[in-house]
Amino acid sequence: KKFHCYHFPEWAYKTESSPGSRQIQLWHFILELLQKEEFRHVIAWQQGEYGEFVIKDPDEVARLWGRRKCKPQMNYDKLSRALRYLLQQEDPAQDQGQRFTYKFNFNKLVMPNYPFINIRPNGEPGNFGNFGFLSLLPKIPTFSPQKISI
DNA sequence: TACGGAATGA
DNA sequence: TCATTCCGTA
Repeated sequence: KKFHCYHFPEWAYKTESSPGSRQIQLWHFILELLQKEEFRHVIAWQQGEYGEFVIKDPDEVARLWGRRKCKPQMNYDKLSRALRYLLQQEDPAQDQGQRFTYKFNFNKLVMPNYPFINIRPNGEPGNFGNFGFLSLLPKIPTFSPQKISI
């Protein structure tokens, strides 16, 4: 059985603030999915709260994440553990919301990686409240799937 | 099923 | 550091 996954070159996600890992980071991957219409049935922004999104198809998100990281054994149990670490990291006191609903402050995540993007507080028109920064993020290159035996 | 500690990896 | 893996607990 072949496991199809994507391999990305190191430079694709090279950032200043992550000296150890040069791999794609989970928050970036989540953002990528959220930006694309085709994944609207898998993961989508929640109306209202800033930075809040729902995972509608946990298994599919895990599958896509595993494919991207070349981790055939990835599942939602492991993915959600990583998400919980992210939530703790930015707001330890955050209420665990509804099932499959997460709220990230993407400003805080984007800022250290892309300091050239001007950031203002939430709620003001024409700023991050509308996720205008998404168009400023580096475009993620696409590659042909790499076939890996398992 | 979801949470989170602990060990380990790259 | 940021996940990944495993697993005990509720």
